[in-house]
Amino acid sequence: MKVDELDAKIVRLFTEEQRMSVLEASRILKVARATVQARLDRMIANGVIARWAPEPEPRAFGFPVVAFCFLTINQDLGHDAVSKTLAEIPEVIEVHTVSGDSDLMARVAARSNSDLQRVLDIIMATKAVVRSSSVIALNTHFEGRTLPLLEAAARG
Amino acid sequence: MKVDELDAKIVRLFTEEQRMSVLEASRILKVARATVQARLDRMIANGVIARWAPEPEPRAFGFPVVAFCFLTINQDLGHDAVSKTLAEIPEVIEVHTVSGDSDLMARVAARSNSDLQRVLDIIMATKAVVRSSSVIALNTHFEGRTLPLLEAAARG
DNA sequence: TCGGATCTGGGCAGAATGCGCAATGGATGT
DNA sequence: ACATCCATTGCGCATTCTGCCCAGATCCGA
Repeated sequence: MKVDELDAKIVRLFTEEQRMSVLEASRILKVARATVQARLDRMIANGVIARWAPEPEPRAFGFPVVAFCFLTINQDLGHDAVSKTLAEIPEVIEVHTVSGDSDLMARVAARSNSDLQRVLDIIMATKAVVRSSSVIALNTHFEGRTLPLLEAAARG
Repeated sequence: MKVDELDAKIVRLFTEEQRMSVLEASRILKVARATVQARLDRMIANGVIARWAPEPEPRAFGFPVVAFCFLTINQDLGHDAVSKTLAEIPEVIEVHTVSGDSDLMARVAARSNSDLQRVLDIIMATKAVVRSSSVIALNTHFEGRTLPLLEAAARG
């Protein structure tokens, strides 16, 4: 979908002030309330705004460790079947099929480094994965920073 | 912070129905409105709810390609300085310091595979990075699935 | 130049919010 | 047993926002 600068400004407003109302946004941007409504509806309908929900942060409730695990899967099962199996483990936050030496990459949260071992054991115990190799995130500089990209897309 | 099952149910409600109001949530959960308010305020104050904002999805506005880039940084600069430099590139969505052979891992969005090359060139041109190696996400099975983990934390 | 899409400003009923309050209940420490 | 603290409850009230409708103005692409 094509987005323009007004779209980006709307998203920025609602991102920076979570208590922003549509009416208040329309006042700030000096457009009609119906316009803000319509833009939001359109962006949600087209998936430009994928979700708009409270985001639990594992670091804040006992899971300070994040690791990226590269998995080689059991070839008897497909990627989809394996990802479905992994989806049953709550510590698995994210799964992609990737290019390169491995088949899948998973983002995993854990209570500690030794707890990460426990989660990896659970993953291996499913028999869906035959090999894994992990990289631990020692420090997260930033995440989910999609707003600048939206603004870049809006400019041209 | 400690979360209980009511906290998790509240987050789940607001995640599944974006038009959920605090009043409606209190009716569904059969608790007082003030309780839902207080729980939300507490979770936001403690960072359990890290953000509550419209999430732009790069795939929906012209950036269907996602790659994870492992970067070796110029040792004259620190990790923080390099991540700040990377933060000026809108296509860089996420940056972590990681264990293993590389120094940083970055999530990068791009318009196409050849556009990814352009972004990588921009990254290298900063002179903050001396080597990079990328893994392309061919298929994203799921992302940002933190709710099951919150519920697990609430149970135990 | 025409037609469709978008933006505008307005109104209106219903709903939700922000705020304050006193009473209740449960857990804890002495 | 008792006092204390804190979360929860139910209530009311003024203010604000939403959802929905409309007619007219305006913009943009075919």
